[in-house]
Amino acid sequence: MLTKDEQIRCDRRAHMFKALAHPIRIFFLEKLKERSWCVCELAENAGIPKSAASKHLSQLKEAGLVDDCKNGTRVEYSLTAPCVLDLAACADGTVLSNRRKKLGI
Amino acid sequence: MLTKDEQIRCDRRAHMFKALAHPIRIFFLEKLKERSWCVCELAENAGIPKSAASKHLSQLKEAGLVDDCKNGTRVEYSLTAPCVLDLAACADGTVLSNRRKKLGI
DNA sequence: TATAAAGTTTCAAATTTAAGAAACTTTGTC
DNA sequence: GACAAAGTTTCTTAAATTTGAAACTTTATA
Repeated sequence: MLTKDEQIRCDRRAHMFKALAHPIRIFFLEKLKERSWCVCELAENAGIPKSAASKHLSQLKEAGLVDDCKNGTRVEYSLTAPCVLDLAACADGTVLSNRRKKLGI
Repeated sequence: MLTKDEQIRCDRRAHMFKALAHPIRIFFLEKLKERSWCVCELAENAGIPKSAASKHLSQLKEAGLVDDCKNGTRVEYSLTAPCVLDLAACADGTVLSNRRKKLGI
């Protein structure tokens, strides 16, 4: 059976991955790799209302993946863990090549 | 706006992270880092019914993170992308230390 | 002060996901 | 053939997510 520590660690990691489990949030993180952006810019780039963008960003913030900084009426979001995206690229590559190998492509 | 390619890439990555976004599935992947296990062993270790374990494993398989191999009445699952878990550990560490820094712990 | 811009929060509706139980397959053994 | 073990699938219910619209804050400016 799982120990208490194992359970806590699995919960924490699953929680982090849940924050990453949405295309819009992946897109935001990739944009934030370039530089900081405010909510309205990200919303426009993604083609979604700013209320939705705000909610996605607050999920990323809650997970510790981004940080925010007020600047006038704007709120600038920035990446706190760039390695997470390198992870995404690497994992994506590995998984993709596995699937291709399997499908014989 | 997002290009079609960006959209596809974001969808694919989000899909992979969705497969990782459950504590049981993280636990299974960590167990599979040791060696292959069959469904009933994983189910028992996690303390869940085998039908649930089977469903979680098929999600991991569909995402290309594990592979299966029939052996008598058993189905052995194995890890296809061990790097995903190393990266999980790394990201987890980074995010954790960010949050600690922020909370001043 | 009045107005506009940027963000957040709230609300209800729609969609997705997870869970357990039961039925069903397949494989191996008596 | 009968039976048991291991897995998968199906079904229903419960819970969590996502969505857009609208209301509401806060800050800057005419």
